[in-house]
Amino acid sequence: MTDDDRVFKALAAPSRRFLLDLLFARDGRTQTEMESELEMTRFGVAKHLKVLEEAGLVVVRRSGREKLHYLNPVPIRQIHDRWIDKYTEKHVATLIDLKRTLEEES
Amino acid sequence: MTDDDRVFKALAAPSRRFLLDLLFARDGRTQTEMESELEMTRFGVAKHLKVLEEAGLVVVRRSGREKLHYLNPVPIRQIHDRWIDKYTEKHVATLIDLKRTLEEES
DNA sequence: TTGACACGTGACCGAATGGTCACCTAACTT
DNA sequence: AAGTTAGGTGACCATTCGGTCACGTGTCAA
Repeated sequence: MTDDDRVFKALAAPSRRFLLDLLFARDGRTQTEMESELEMTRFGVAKHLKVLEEAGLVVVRRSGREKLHYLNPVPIRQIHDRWIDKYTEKHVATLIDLKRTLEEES
Repeated sequence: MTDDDRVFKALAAPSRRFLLDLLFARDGRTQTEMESELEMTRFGVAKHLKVLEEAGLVVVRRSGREKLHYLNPVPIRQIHDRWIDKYTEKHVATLIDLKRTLEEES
């Protein structure tokens, strides 16, 4: 399994994306803290966090018996750079801002 | 199935990422043209292109009996924006440039 | 109009995936 | 020391997924 395969496979599950959302909102959470946010047993959460960690999307820091989780934005940015070049980036960013503005007005 | 689920599922398969790579290198290809680049029957390629199209990652234009495929960068950018805020973006971009520079020197 | 060509559909199969559970280790608390 | 808390492991099962195949539709060229 290649590195990028691990990243994309990790992102393929809604539960794992939700975990990333949680960490994006606030970093440094423990597994137990995140368990309460998912409708799933702790085993499921543990499994998902392991997949995210092995993909490098989440990095961990041990503190006693706790394991603190942090979001790593680097792989996400690399996905972006794979299919969006510098030139296109400007146009797309503008387009999305415009779309957001229109949606807010309606 | 939600929109974003379709996008991430579409990106989860290596064959489909390869198809996006082909379209990133050069847009407007037909299905038949791309078949020769994959070690797979045309049915597989057709199926993958359909998944990419339904995810909005690829948009098509019909021309007679041919179907021309174009890469749509918008969903990719939205992935980026979901987990990378404006502030972090600068740091990450710098970090990746630095990493690339170091790898080129070695 | 006949045949070749580009593409679509639905069924099918082996492999991988999401989630659960029984059981386990390590660290903190009192 | 004993109980509690945070987390890890390997087996298991239902479902999904990647890829193939037989067959069908519409378009172009001679």
